Amino acid sequence: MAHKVLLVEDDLDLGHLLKQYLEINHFEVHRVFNGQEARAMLEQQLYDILILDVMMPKEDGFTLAKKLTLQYPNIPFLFVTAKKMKEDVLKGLKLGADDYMIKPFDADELVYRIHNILRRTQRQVIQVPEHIQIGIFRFEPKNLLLISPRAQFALTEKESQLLSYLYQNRGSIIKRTDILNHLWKEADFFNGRSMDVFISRLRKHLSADPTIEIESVRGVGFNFKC
Amino acid sequence: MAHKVLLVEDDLDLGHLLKQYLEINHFEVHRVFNGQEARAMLEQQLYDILILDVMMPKEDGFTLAKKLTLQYPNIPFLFVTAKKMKEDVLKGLKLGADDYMIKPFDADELVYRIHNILRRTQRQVIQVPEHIQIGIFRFEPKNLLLISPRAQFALTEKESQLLSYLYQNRGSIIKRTDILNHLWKEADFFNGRSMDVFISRLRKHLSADPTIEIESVRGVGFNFKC
DNA sequence: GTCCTCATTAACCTTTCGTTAACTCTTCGT
DNA sequence: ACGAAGAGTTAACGAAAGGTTAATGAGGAC
Repeated sequence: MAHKVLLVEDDLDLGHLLKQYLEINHFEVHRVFNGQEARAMLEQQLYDILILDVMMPKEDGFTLAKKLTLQYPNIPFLFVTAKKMKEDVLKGLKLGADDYMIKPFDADELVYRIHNILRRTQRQVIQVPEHIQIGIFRFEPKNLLLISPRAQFALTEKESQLLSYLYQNRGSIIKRTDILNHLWKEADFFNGRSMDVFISRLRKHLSADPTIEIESVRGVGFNFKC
Repeated sequence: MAHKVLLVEDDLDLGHLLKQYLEINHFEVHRVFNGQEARAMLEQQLYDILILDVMMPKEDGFTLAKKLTLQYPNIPFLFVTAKKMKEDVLKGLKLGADDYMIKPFDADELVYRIHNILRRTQRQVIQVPEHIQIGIFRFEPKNLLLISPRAQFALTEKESQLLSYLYQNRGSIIKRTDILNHLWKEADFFNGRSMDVFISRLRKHLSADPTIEIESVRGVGFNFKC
């Protein structure tokens, strides 16, 4: 289940952007515009983390955080600020902020920081498995799974490695020797034949989506079109 | 009692300065110069937090952190770097770094960040669950008990640790080497066989609930489905 | 000392999957 | 059009991984 984030941000654009980005990253985001609304939301349900803008018209983030932590001492929180002032950062940290982001900031960094805070805070990290969408399939390299709407295949490790490699180099010609050197460490005749068997197996797996093709380029290698 | 900090920093001046500053702020600081020394210290005693320089001659901080977190998954760590590169920061956070300081940095800020990390970490300690529901079983890690409606097994310490680890990582593939590094501290052949024996025993214990499965993934590890 | 407990090692068996083999189809140079 | 070589496909093989049970032995309790 997704982690719940309460985002307190008065800036319309940034707030919207943040919400969207966090949602892409599988967080459930509720967005409010000021401290009063934040309190109302917190009363209704539990959140996993609180993201606060420091600069807000009615009540600044610090004051709000101070009050909220009195009532909800265990909720992790993180400040976002436009000001690049040392005093502000220190003030936030002094209040016990779990972290601090200075605008303009990198959205990926924010996501990682949230994850790390939650990992420390909650016992169980429910990690969204890394996945790649290939046509109608969802490919989870770490779990060796190729999932289509109808069925689910368990790939072997080597099948998975090969599919990953093809995917990483999709859309252009991949040399046979490159695949062999990369996955077999030696590009001799027998390994080449072995690879052909794997290609054949992958093609069978992927045949459920006719838009996907592992096109072979005679004498050179393959072109993974997806 | 003072919190124990293990500082891994090869730079003589910065290392000395940091140590002094942290000691002024009532931390107990042990300072080492490379990964090997760090490992030796960690084996001897528990630390509350690890501070790592990213740039070190023999082994960089990232590689070291990756290895150490396998063996000591709960220790909070924080990177220090001179490089002001976004990639570095992201790399560190991806590894699960609790925080990141960019040189030159403010020493007060570092102290606050350490305090906040510790506050977060200790919060977690309180949350160690007394019992976990796994299918029809109630698992009490502390009491080494696995209780089903019909019977009650007394697990050994290691069985319990393994079950905890599997449970914490349930639902996706857990690498053999990760389990071994975590519970056996060494991933050699014999420990691997030993682990297989434990897996077998856990399977026998858990067989009363057919919805639970420790699926093995050849060449990779296990997937605990429950 | 003797008796337990429990992790490890050994021994034996089963299963898996990368490789090899065998046969076919396709491509391309002559 | 023919032959050779590359590639596709399927089946079979066998080494290595893993499952299971029993034996071993180290360490603690009494």
